[in-house]
Amino acid sequence: MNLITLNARAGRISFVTGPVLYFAPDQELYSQGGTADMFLKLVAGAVRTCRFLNDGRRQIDAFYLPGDIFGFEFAAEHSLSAEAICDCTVISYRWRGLANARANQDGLPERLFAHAMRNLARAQSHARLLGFSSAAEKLAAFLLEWSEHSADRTLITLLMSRQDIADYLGMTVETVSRTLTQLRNDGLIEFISARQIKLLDVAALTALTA
Amino acid sequence: MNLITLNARAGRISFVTGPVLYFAPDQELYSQGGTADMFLKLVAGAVRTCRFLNDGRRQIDAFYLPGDIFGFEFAAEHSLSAEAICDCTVISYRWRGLANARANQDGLPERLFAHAMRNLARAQSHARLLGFSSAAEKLAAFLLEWSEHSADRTLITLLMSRQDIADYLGMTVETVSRTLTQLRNDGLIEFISARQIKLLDVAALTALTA
DNA sequence: CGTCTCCTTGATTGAAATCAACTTAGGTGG
DNA sequence: CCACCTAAGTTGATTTCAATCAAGGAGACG
Repeated sequence: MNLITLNARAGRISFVTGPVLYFAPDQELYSQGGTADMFLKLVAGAVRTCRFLNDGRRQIDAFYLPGDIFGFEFAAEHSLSAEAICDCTVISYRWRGLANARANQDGLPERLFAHAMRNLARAQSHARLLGFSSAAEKLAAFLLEWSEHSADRTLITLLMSRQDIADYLGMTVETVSRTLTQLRNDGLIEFISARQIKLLDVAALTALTA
Repeated sequence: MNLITLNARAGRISFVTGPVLYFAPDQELYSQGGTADMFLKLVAGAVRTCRFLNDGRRQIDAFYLPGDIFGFEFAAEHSLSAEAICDCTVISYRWRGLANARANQDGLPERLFAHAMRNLARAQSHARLLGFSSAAEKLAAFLLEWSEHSADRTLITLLMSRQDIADYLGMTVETVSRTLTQLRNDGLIEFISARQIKLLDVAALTALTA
């Protein structure tokens, strides 16, 4: 039984690559421990990958945006769960190991390799962020990371909740909220709304991230 | 000017793969920002990769043991420095991009891909560890991670200093020391010497890592 | 208009950082 | 071989920052 198909709200076979799937907010795309025989490419929406600790805590490993590939594993099982942050459209790819992927000469292996290297850099960057000692440093790094994905580098739209941010940064919602308020009071950022943040002093934010 | 050659204590051309290089403890194999036109495979010894923050703090990204490949980057520059923990022997490989690597059919691309995936898993595991809230959880996870590399899974030899451990776990030396003492007092571990630790209660340690 | 969820703020507690001293182990040279 | 010296590790006292416990707003949606 295929978890991806199981959880899909609607699915059809794409004539090129694989079934296109749709997910509603907070719906699980695949789960930690599930068979990793497929990987996904996000077409529209936003996705978070996370793990759940046995005491109920949640860690968010990464956020994905359109164009990103995720759920690709060497192991037989997914090491993380993937959840839709908002309405999502994804393309699924069947996966039977590297040898198989190399057999067809459509350039997929190169893209997968590039994907692996990009995700490696991403994971290292995340580890760097988590290694920061103070909440302000972590949040500054997080905001700058997300400004990279915005058309206007100084006006960012957070697609995720404060809880998601907290679980990504390894801290509590309260500290996220307090620290953002702090950064606002210090004149480094400005709230357009709770999820729309204007970066007023990128240099100062960058300085915080050492 | 090649950083690797520059820093090598002694070097000769290996008839198969590339120059073999030797490094003394704390010697730099390559540095953050240096040209990433080579990557290395550790033959003997132990290596740490790290970054330095502008206020002098150090973060350790990973430890490498014989057989491991490191310093392989998609970017033009090394994002981390590599330093020898003890006397090291490494084999260097020239690197001019993926296309070039694929051209020769010696199976290197597959190994590099596997390497990328393995390092990705490693980095995710590190992020998971750094996401833990308490010092005891982090240290338990660290000890278990290292027990994987020991012949006897319950007797581990730490090749690195307490400071190295602290910088890997994102905490201070004092807290590392105190927490290890705590784990010893709780009967989870036993000190043979400062760097030789016997795991007495693997189940309890595992429970700590959720 | 009310309700629910998300976000923010406040008061207090607790764990790790910091500052500081002491101990141990390893290495060197007399 | 021993004594010293240094680096590494441990332990103690205090401070600081984030977690926790608790409550108060604000926006979204029916």
